[in-house]
Amino acid sequence: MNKNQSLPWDHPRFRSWIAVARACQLMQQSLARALAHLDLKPPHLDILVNLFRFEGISQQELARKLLVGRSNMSMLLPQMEKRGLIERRGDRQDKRVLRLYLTEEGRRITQDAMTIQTALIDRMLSDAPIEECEAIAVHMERIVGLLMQEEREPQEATGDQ
Amino acid sequence: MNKNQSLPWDHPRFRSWIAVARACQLMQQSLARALAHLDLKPPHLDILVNLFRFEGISQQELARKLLVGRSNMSMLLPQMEKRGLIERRGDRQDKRVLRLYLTEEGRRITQDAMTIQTALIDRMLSDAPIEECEAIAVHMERIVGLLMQEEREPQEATGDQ
DNA sequence: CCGATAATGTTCAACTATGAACAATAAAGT
DNA sequence: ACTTTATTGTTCATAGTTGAACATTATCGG
Repeated sequence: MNKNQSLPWDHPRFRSWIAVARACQLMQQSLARALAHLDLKPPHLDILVNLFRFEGISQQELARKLLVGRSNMSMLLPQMEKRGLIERRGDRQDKRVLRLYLTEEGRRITQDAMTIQTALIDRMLSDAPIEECEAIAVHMERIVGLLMQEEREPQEATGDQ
Repeated sequence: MNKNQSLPWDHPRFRSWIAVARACQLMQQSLARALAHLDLKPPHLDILVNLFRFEGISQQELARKLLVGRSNMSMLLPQMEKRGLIERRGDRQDKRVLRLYLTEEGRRITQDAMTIQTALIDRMLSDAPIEECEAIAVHMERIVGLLMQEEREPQEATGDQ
């Protein structure tokens, strides 16, 4: 059970993932600073980007895409609506759902923010060849797929005794 | 300033990074579930792993390694000490610092938890060849280096007007 | 030696995110 | 038609994280 001798840091995949996690954490912090002058935080940007891409989505669908609880959306979205970045219109087919749209102001700010985010990412990955980036993307998307599938099925296959 | 036509999702590095961020988020959640039966959460594990590796470190050094504020350590560490996982002894050369050590119990739990974490990482990266993992690690560690350096120097080079 | 500056750890108020409980609506089963 | 079950969004209590202010101790400059 405990392979006492082989410490994790000698394990290439472990080291690799720790580096990934640390890079993510720092990118988040750096993005937060870069976005501060727009009075946006990373969660807001995530919302805006998804609305930019998938206009008319519902709050629930948005929460699923962002991997957060829907109560989170219920907190953030009304405040972004008051700020004039987004608009929430009730679906008339299904009176439960609220469909989300960017305002013109929201679209402008989103583009500014995406420019900043893209510049940051670009700068950080500048020495990674495109094909290597794509390879990384493939691995990560596979992980996302696996974990989202496991989330639905309660069977854990790890060392869970 | 706004290259309006090229949307970010056509940008390979952007797509790549989004995938990395999502994978990280899901890994965190999955790790939290896998660790639940030890009554540990990812932040606790991060602390334990670092103490396992760097015994006798101070709270401040630990906070730096974990990329969190030291107030965070001041919240978590006393509670872990009460639980008997760690021990805090004052440095007698410098009466300000508290040096951190694992107890025997803490060491055992840490090993159990690391086994779980390693298994999860391994399973997720199972189809990534070792050399590819190492390549990823190199990129990510470079990013960490760049961002930690920028954190110290207030000069931002991005689209920050 | 002494005053200024810096570093460590703690406390506290503010903010964020979460899951459970709930009301309203829809869909399914009978 | 009607009861049951599921889904959407909201509210609320809880927990986690942060930065600022603070006390204590070190370090540096004179």
